[in-house]
Amino acid sequence: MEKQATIIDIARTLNISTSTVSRALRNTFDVKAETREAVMALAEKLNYQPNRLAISLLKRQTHTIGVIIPNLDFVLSTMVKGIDEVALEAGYTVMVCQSNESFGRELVNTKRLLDSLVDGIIVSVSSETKVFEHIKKIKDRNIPLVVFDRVNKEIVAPHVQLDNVEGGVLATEHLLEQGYQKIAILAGPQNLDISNKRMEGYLNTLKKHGLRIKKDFIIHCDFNQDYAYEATKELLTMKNRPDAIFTISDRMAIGASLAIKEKGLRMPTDIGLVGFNNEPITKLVTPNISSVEQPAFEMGKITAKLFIEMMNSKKDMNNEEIILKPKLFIRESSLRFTKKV
Amino acid sequence: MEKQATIIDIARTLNISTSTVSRALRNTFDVKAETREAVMALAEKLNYQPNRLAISLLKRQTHTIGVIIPNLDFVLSTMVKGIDEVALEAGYTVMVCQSNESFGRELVNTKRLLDSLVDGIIVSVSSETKVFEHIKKIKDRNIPLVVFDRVNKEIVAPHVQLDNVEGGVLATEHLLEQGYQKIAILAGPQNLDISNKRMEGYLNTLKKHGLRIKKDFIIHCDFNQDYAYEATKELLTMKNRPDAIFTISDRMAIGASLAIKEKGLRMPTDIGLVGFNNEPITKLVTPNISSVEQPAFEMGKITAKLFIEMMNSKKDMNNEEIILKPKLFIRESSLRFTKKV
DNA sequence: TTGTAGGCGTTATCAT
DNA sequence: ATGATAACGCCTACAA
Repeated sequence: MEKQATIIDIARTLNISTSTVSRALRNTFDVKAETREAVMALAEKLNYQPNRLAISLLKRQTHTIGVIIPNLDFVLSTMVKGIDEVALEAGYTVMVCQSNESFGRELVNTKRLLDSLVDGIIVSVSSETKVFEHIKKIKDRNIPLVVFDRVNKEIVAPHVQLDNVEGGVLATEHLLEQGYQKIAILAGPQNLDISNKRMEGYLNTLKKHGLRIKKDFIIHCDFNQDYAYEATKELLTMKNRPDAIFTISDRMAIGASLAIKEKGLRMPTDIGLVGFNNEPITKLVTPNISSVEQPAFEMGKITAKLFIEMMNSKKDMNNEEIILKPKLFIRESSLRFTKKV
Repeated sequence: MEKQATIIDIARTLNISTSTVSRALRNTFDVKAETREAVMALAEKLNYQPNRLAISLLKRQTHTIGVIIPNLDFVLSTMVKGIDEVALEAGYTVMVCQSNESFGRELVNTKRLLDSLVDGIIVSVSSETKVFEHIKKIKDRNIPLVVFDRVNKEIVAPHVQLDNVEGGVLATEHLLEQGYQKIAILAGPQNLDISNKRMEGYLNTLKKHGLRIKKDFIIHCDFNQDYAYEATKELLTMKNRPDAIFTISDRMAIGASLAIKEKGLRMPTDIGLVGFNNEPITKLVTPNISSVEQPAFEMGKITAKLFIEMMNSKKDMNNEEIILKPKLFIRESSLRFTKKV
């Protein structure tokens, strides 16, 4: 309705100076009790709300954190929820920007957030992102930065991430244990650290067991159900087809699963399948899909905590690296034998 | 690194006044070409970025839109994507707050956004929200408001929503057409407009066909897979159990589907099922679940467009009401007979 | 305990 | 074509 009341209004009405009002409002010690009460009462009555812009301009901080993420899928929106929770509690407002897995959008978003004078930025890079000049710009402006989930070692900043290698190991060891010998992997985009790490776990495990690594069994494709579907169809037409597939996301696992069923193969008998993320959907499709879980909510919270610690301590934490452990959930798609204890 | 360059820095270096710099930067007509070039060059060199806080403080607008939503599920995150797209193009930044279906959180978020001096707010209420004082506060502050998706007629503001009655009709007509006679409904929370409207469509259709409405077949429960599962189990133990279930969300449909399968009943033979939202998961479970689609992305875009129109025109649009049409996708869970043309 | 004055970065108005 | 000044709303030395 009418313009918001300001400190000046209160001062004028009470015939005192704005500084006194300001002090009273903030409960400074050096203000007479009755003055303070009068100010408080009037402030209440006028529904006074401090103008954050004015304060931000003065203090040079907005109490806003920018978050850049590639999309709002199950895992990331869970992470955002975690970030939001901690940030809110610490008095920060979160500004979420989706890049839609587009490098261009990521640039725009970075610029937007920088323009908005956020106090800091938390980022998980898009699958298209191969260069990091825009991220450097954040550092150049001396704006606190934390990288999470989709990290990249070229980025000089504290990292919070999953032990993706371990995730790859868990999945692969499990498949081997179940007697699968020819394990293919649908890895994500090549430039993505999470792809490479998960694949590293896969490769390490094969090597450890003295198994030959077949180039044909390693397929890079987007985090996308359709691509995974096509890639799997391809895999299954090979003369010497894989007897198990590890996909580094559940959406890809779904695509793979569709292709497998279409081909008339049964899981886990004819072929094993393990996904990644442990999304709810893995429990709903038939057969259920085994999947490597990452503690997304926890990861969001930890990221925000680290971020806030960095804001407060002002110390260099660029070498900080928090690594969370994944956990394998075994379901029908890969369980041939009841697990030996 | 160092402090951001300001107009004052440029002015001092060039030995001209800040007003001239300001004008040059904004391409006003009344500045000498060479002055402007000098300013531009220096601005470029210093990587000058206007301080949005200062401008916002002066102009009393932040170019930020607050969006309050109950969660980030498939439908809502798609809508947010639509809002974001249009808003970005119009020069607005979007601040998304999730209430987690909690009324308390919704209050906090509203306050946060108001404090952040957003230029306007777009809201979809939580399932707990029964009173709308906080929404009125937005109006009292004279801040443009648009309500979308989960609307409520108590809120005086332009509405963008689905024709939820029609959605209920589509689902129910289809089930009847497939020969189901005893149709139950898992409706959502009672205070939610979308629940009531979808149920209204269901009721209207039954009446239209002269069918008796059984109270026992109308179940209100949260938008939640587990509740739906329990409710369905309950329904199926009735002596005269329903032969079809219409759930007003897909997550509920999933829950129902699990209960149905557990009971050893087959879809669509023994029992029919139709969900709502047309989430990807409906195509992935077995059997596929029929579902009523709402054009979520479109709805987000339209909401943002309406919002921006309102911002620009400054006219009263409180009676504006945009209603989008749903579309039924028929799948295995309810298709007994091939559809007659 | 309170007031004065200057400043945060920018724009708009009025002079020059 | 350019400059001086006030203003947006608040805070903080410093002075009283």
